[in-house]
Amino acid sequence: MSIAQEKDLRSAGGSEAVAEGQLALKSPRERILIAARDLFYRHGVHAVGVEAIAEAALTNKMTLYRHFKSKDELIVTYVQQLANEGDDVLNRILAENTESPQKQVDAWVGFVEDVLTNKLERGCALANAAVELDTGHPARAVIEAYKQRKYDRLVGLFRAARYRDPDLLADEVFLLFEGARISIQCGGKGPASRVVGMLRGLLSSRPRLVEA
Amino acid sequence: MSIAQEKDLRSAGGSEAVAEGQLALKSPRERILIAARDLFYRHGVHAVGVEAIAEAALTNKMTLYRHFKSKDELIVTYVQQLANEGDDVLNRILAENTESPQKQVDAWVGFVEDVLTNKLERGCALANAAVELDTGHPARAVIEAYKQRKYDRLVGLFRAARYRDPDLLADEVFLLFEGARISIQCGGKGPASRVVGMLRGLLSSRPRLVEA
DNA sequence: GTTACCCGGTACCGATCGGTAACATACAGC
DNA sequence: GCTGTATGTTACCGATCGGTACCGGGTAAC
Repeated sequence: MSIAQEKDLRSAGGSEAVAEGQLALKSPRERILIAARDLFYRHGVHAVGVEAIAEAALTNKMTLYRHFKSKDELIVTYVQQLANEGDDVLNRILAENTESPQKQVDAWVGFVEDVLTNKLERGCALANAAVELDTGHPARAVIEAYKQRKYDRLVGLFRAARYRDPDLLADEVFLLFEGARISIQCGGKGPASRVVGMLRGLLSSRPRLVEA
Repeated sequence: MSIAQEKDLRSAGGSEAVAEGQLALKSPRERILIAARDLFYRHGVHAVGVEAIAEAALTNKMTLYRHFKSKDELIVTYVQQLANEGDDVLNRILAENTESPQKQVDAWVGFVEDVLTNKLERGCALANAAVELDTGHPARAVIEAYKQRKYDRLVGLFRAARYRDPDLLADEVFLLFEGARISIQCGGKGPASRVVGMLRGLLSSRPRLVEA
């Protein structure tokens, strides 16, 4: 119930946040964002203090406040970074499978499988942050915009793959994915572990506008 | 970003946690649990201090600590209470629709609809708590047991309704429901608002062992 | 060399955190 | 009456919270 033991990355043992090698040669700002990302995700934005972040980043609180004018701004940057990387992942999946939209769909399902079988998975970091943040927090707008964007891109992908009712299909796929991620940390590993098979069955049995 | 304004239930305006009438004539322990439930759900277990809970319960910190030996124990009781009520709701739905398992299924979907259209919905309180709590927290075991129980009972319900592959169906329904609840607070209201229709379609089109 | 800038270290601020000691009050049972 | 129990009130504890002032050292530009 305390994270005091892992404040120092140089401490022995395998429980430190991120390998020290990842932090070397990087700017303080980058180190802070790496540390914040790890600690925020593992313990939640409210359970982690700025001092713990600074020490995990091998720096101190003053340097942190030179780059972020408040903890809330650091949270917004953390969330913004996650959203950007989420967009980038989808961009890469689409760019690497330009042969056909179906290939893109398959590649995306493979990505979903990777995410859900990751042993460190503790749910969607953005959804977790949204749970902890009050409705008025500026980071909420970033999260909501990202989720909306993700849903819209799923619809577009399914439309390109010529599925009938692409938005209904996107609804299902989107909710199944989100449900699986939140269920993982609620112990309901059973349902979540079978979601990839469900997605594949769903996507292969759905009617298309044209058949192969 | 502060909840200081609503510490006092007697303050004017409509933003107070629970109506004062609900608290009158109840024991301090009950009032504390009512207040904790409201504040924990609205702001998260880490964002609410024990003093705020005590004041919202029209009592004080000492009385709180006479009934709960720590904040963590209060959190466990809060979670336990939610789990018990979740069980009771399902019990009631089943007991009120003994004519046929299909009636029970329909009634459960109606309940899901009520939950998802509640304007105050901020996701599943148990899932939200799990997001905020570290893996070792005693409340986690309560949450995980409840979610497992809920899934198992869904399987049993679908089996009684003579669906083919009741556990696969329960997987889908469970994850869709969980996904919808978490998506509501991420702004993805679109997918969540259509999940009830999806559930009804899913449950009516699934193959049965016997047809009517 | 000097200037300017970035960073690390320390000490500190007021506020709040979870939790407790001590005392006063009210009310039950008998 | 008295006594015991439950509650309310106040003040307080050490620790930590988010955030800042100040100083000193390293380093690159010129």
